[in-house]
Formats: sequence, C-alpha cells, structure tokens
Amino acid sequence: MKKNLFKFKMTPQRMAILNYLKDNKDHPAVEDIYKSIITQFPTISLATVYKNLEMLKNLGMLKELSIGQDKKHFDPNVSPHHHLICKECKKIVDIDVKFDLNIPEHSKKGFEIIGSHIEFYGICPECKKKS
Amino acid sequence: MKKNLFKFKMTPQRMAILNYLKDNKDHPAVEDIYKSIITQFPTISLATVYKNLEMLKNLGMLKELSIGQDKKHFDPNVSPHHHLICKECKKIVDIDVKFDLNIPEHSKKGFEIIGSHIEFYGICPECKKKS
DNA sequence: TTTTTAATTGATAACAATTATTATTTAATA
DNA sequence: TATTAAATAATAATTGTTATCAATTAAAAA
Repeated sequence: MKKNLFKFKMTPQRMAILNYLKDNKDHPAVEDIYKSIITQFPTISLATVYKNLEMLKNLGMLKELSIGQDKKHFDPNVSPHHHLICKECKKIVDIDVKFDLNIPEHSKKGFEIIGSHIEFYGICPECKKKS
Repeated sequence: MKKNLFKFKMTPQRMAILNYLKDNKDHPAVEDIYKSIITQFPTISLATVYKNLEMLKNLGMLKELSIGQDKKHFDPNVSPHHHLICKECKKIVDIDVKFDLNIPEHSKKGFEIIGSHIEFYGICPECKKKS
C-alpha cells in the first residue's frame, strides 16, 4: 500500500475545505470559507479553517492574496495571474492577460526579482449599474 | 486674510506628521510614524496619528498601501508608481519604471479601470548578502 | 483487526492592529 | 478676547488572526 509521505491526515474537515476551494474563482476570505463549511460541519472551529489554509498554503496548494489590508483571501489558482478589484464592492476577479514586466537592470535597485502581481482597480459592471 | 476653506486646523501634531512624511521614501507603517512623532510630542496618542493619516489620505495628500495584510503603510508620493518588496525583511522600495498595462477590451470583464499597481517580490541586496 | 501514536480538532484565550468614544483642550474665526 | 467647531489624549471596544491545550481520530505498526 502507498505510504503517506507527507505527515498529514486527510480529515473530513480538510477535505471539505479543499473541495470548497477547488475551482473556486471568488478569492474567498477565511470567513466565507468558514461559513460554507459550517453548514456541513456544524462543529468546525474557525481556528481549524485558519490552520488548514495555512497548511495548504505552505504545501503550495493555495496562494494567499494580500489585497486590501483587511482580511486574508485565498486563491486555489496558484499559477501566475493578476486581478481586477472593484473599488466599490471589493470583488476580486482574475485577469488572464500576460504583461511584459521586465525591469531594466539599472532600475532593480539591487533586488533579485522573484515574482510580481498587478492589481487593477476599477468599478465592476454590477456597481457601475447601481450608480 | 486667507480663510481656511477646509474645515480643519493646523495643529502641531498634524504638522509634525506632515513633516515626517514629506519626502519620506520608506513607506512607513503607522507605528513607525508614531514612534518618531512621540519624541517631539511625548503625549501624542496613537489614535491621533491614525486619525490624521486617515484625513490626509482622504484629502489626497497620502496614499495608503495595502502591501502585506498586516499593517497599514503610507506613501506621501501620490503619483502613480510601483513597488519592490523584499520577501525577507518586507522593505518597500519605489520602482520608477513605467509599464504598458493596457488591457484588451474583451479581457476587462466589464470593469471600468481606474488605476493599477504592480508589486514586485524579491530579495533586497541587504538580505541577499546575509544569506 | 487491534493497538499505537502523532496529527488534528474544537474551544477558547491571547494578541495585534485598528476604530470608536468622550471629556478636555485648542486653533481659527468673529 | 470670546466663541465654537475641530482636534487631542486616554482608553475602551472591535476585528481579524494566532496560540494553547485537552480530547479526538486517521493512519501506520503490530
């Protein structure tokens, strides 16, 4: 039989979190995830959700978005992409466009660049309609 | 004499905050600002710093950076520019390079784009030396 | 299958950053 | 100088997140 090389157990709670996040394009905050999972696991603790998200992030299965300084948001899409953020409703939407972000060497200020992320700010169609 | 069209007073505390931020390129967090001002105003309250920063932001004299989800950082440079962020020490450095970030209309998902901001992640020269 | 054990859970306390509240003080105008 | 609305300082409250720990449980070993 296959040995579990990772030192973690597949608990029903963890499974539910993974399942909720799978193909999720909403960039949910921790509370969003919690509120959904608690319908299936009425006793789940918010701390459990936090711990699982931290773990899945460390395993590279999730990316944490630092958009807005308020809450942590998680993205199961770990491949490089950028985001559109609505200034009104704070909705986060993927933008699947590649940009050339090469920095001329003399502008790098000695940094070794590892990655990049663009946040586009604007008004989403729903909020535009309202105003 | 000139009337103050804005409904705010120029207090010594506010002046000190403005002065600290003027030409500041360090993207300080609230506590950094507080720690500096308190040397001149030993009785200043952290809440006063918060309120002033919020006000100056609303007046368009500062920009709030949402880099990292931990603390609020403020930037007196309100003209569009991007940032290099050190993954090790979390230092934030301006990058004065213009990028072409035009999004093809069909990729805008109905958003009206207002602005954009690029975060480049990497290792700063100081941290590179250490490791 | 049963036992063992280390990981995980849930409950809650602790914590850090920020915001709200309020009595007192003060800058700006009359 | 007197008036008054805005600002301050002190502190309580709130929010989001992390730490702690006893009880539980999934997975490896027996």
